[in-house]
Amino acid sequence: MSAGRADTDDGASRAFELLAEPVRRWIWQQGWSELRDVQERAVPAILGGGDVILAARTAAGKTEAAFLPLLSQALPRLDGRRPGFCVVYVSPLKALINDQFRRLEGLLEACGMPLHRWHGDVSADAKRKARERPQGVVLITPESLEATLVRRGGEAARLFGNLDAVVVDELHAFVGTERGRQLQSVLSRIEVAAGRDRIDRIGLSATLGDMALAREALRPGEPDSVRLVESAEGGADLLLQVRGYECPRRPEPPPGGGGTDVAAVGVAAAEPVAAHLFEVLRGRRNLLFAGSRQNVEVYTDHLRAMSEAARLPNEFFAHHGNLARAEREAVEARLREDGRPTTAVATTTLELGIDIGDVESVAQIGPGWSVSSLRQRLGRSGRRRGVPSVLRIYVSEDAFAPTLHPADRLRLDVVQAVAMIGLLLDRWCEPPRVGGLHLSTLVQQTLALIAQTGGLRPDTAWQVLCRHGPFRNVGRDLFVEVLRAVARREAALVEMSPDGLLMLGPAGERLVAGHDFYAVFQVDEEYRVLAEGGKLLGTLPLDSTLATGQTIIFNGRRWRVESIDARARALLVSPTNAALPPRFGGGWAGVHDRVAAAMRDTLIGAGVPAFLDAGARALLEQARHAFREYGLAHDAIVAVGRDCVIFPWVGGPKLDTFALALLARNFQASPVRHAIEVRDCSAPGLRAIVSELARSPPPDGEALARLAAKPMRERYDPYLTEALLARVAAAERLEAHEVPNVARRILGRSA
DNA sequence: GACCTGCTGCGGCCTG
Repeated sequence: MSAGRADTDDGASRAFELLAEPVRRWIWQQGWSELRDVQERAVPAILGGGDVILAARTAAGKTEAAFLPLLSQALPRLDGRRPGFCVVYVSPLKALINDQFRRLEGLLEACGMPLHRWHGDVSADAKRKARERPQGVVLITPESLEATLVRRGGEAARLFGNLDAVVVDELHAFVGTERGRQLQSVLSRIEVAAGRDRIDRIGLSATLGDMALAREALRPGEPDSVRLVESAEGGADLLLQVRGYECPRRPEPPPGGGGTDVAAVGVAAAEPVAAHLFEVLRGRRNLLFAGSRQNVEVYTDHLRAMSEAARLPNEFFAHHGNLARAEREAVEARLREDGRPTTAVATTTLELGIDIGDVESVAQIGPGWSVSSLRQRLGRSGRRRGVPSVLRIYVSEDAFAPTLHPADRLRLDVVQAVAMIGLLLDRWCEPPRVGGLHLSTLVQQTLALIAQTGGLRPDTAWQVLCRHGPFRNVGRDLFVEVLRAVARREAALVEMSPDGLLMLGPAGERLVAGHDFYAVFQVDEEYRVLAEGGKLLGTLPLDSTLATGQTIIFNGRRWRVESIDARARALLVSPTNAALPPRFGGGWAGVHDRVAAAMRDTLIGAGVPAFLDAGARALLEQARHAFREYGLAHDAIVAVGRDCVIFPWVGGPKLDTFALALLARNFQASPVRHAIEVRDCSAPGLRAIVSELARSPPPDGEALARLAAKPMRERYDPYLTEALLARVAAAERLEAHEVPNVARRILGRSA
């Protein structure tokens, strides 16, 4: 079954021979006839010591691949061992810790070693017992590790001084994120506190797009020391289909406001899709990724009503982040243990490795957000040998009309789905965006380190966090600037003691004492959107790049952003007229450059993929027709009345940056899906400026960043200065150096 | 035109 097995001449597994006796006995008891591929190869790699990444598809047995050798290593030293855990396993999800606890219980028992669960839902009593007699394996979240260091910094050496290894599950979920940076820092602080040069790290993942980045994430600064065990096993056949639907145009909102009932329109558009879903999913075990919480509710309700109408027991259940934990766990348990047909209708909640067993098919509404999420979703089906993975993507576009927005006439959802599947089949997925400064998390880590140690010299803090820790792109000068910012009277997070030690200031004391200090990621931050006279229109997520002068679409109408109060988190807007028809939404996270390029190739090409149904084929044909009609192969600028739309076919950050560069030249430019809208300008005038941008040196990224709102997007950003926030934004979210190249791309098609 | 993740210590009350 397993390709690439490292068998010895007599057929016995070499890896098996390397394992300790109790571990081998446990394997026999499981009735396993052989080790899986990733296990066979992980055993010698891990027993050899050092850092290792285990990359293998979901359900390939990665957890055992890490623990069989780690426990074998720990067993002989069990007698007379000093206190301290042998292995710390870190997971991004509490639910995953609970799954792994169930899975590892028997193995640990067979080895006569304790297994501890440690997260916010575990009783304080169980955690106290684990702390008092630290032995065996502990399954923990990054936040609980942080809390242990902050509250009991003095015990770190006793708890973690004898660790053989740290296992990081779902490594990809941490790469490039604030939370990942925190975990890197916590692991490095543990090494320092334990007086250990390094403690081996084992990273587990199914979806790593770029192994060089994954290595750097596991051991910052020393990626070459991380060995890679990539499993050859897996790769079920894939049956896939993109289904296209044309839906009646959304009604225009009545003049004078009031808005449209978006949910009702959504329900109407969902009907033909729901009918097909009901037909193919009923009676089986499936996952349906609906894209948004509202869509999850709409589709679950539809499918449930259809079951009732057909006098069948309901088998469709919702699963998203706003549902109570017990409701979600009931759906997971039904998928995992219950033989009855079940479809979970979910957001991204079921993408990570929570154990729900194998499903027969995966369906998705819309093209989704990324190729890596597509790959993650696909890994949920086709796990049994000889059974293919089944994926259906449903895409709805507005019914054709000559007045449609150019972006709608280009049928971008269908085109994006086709482009993404092409990249998926090429085995590509988005690398994480790394290289961020993560100053928000640096603020939190500085406070945590002060609390853990009781105070330290600024240079020691820099050595621990930056020079030898994960904030390697923060030099001494920048660290001093951050310290000055958080020591300001209005921040008061830190202060200097008379003997030159960094101490917590009054506000810092309060923050560290708070229950919500341990998590570094931002939650539920939104702008209030205010019209003239202070009338509240609603709220808008903070993660859309907005600048004064740009146009947003809200409550079915277009608005000009008049002013932005980042600290009060408020947008002041006024109604604006537009030649372009209104479309809902405004925020657009953007795709990767390579997806945008693949979309352009799809529009230029003539081939029709076999996985398109008749509806999707028709939509692709319309899209290619519109692409030719606009002359987009030669000219990236389309004039619409008094406005223009630019299609540069670049990813989100370049699109945002280029819109800001135009805004800096007094154009009213706003990024929209895959395009930039520019109000009140002529195509020749716009072309002249783009050509100037192509000839000029790149604009200053920090100056562009200052034009955009939302500098306060991360948790500790409010304590930083405007200058530091612009530096973070320029480094993490903009690509100013690419502006001349993007301009040339636009003009290249004008030539 | 998204979505998701996480959390201590202590005082006071109740039950066996």
